[in-house]
Amino acid sequence: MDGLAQLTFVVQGALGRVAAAHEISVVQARLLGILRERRPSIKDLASFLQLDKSSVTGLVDRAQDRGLVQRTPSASDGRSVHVAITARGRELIDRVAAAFERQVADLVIDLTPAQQRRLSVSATAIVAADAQRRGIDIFEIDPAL
Amino acid sequence: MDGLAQLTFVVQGALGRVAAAHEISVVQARLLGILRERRPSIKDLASFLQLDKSSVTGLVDRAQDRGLVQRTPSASDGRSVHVAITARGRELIDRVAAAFERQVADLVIDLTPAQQRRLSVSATAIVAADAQRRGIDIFEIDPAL
DNA sequence: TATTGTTATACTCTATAACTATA
DNA sequence: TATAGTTATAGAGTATAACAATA
Repeated sequence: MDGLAQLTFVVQGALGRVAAAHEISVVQARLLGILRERRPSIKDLASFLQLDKSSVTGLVDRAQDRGLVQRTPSASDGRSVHVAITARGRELIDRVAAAFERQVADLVIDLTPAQQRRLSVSATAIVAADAQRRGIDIFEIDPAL
Repeated sequence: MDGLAQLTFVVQGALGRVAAAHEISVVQARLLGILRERRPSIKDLASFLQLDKSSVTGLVDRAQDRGLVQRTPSASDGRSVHVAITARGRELIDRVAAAFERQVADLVIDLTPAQQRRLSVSATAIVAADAQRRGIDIFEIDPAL
């Protein structure tokens, strides 16, 4: 199963090149990807990304400085903020995601369609099982959204 | 194929936790993994890791400071050095690799043995095709080794 | 002249600890 | 008291540009 580790470096490399071509980091791209459909708190993000909350503060700071995300105070908890993607952030992540799709297609081009399908299914199953195991139920969309 | 990106985050997360438990970073672990069977130059490493040579200098510096690797001058080229793993480095990467194996086994535990096998085969095929495409023929073992 | 490696510098990402404000 | 978030600080990782030594 060492091939799996190597594969993650290859895919992360592809992700890194795509992100760099759009002048963002892989982590920033991941953040924007999460925010496409959610408006999580800093704490939610820390749990989802498995990072310390102070790391998330910095991550969101830099994205906010570039106009990619916005903080809005929580209506129900005065201590909390919700992080939302901006129109500009959404436009950027859409372009990055499309470019990444093309890169991944190139990466798996030598596999048969059936192999590609099985790979996708297995990948999704592993991710879902892992999320369940660590209790990171892909958090709910904010009802206020 | 977005599942593939998610999968890389999950696997990299597992790698990160294993590495952290042994007090090294994922990149340092990757470096040591490469050096298990090779004695590359800084340039070779930069090409293999797809990093700038100055980044590799720093990477090797930190590993050397911890006694995990050693630089030795090249016999054939006065400008070049070869990076070799030390006994201590080898002992460390052996433990990390074993722990990582166990983590990956846990990750794929819900897949059938056949699915696991196909995943491994596909992963290896993608890695090999990518390496060939970018001309990174997993460089030769140093004849002087 | 070109290549190999290092150094200087700057930025991102990350964690720990201490802090503020709110619950 | 406990929790959400920020700030201060430190260290790893990365790149660019300039440099020294060798080819």
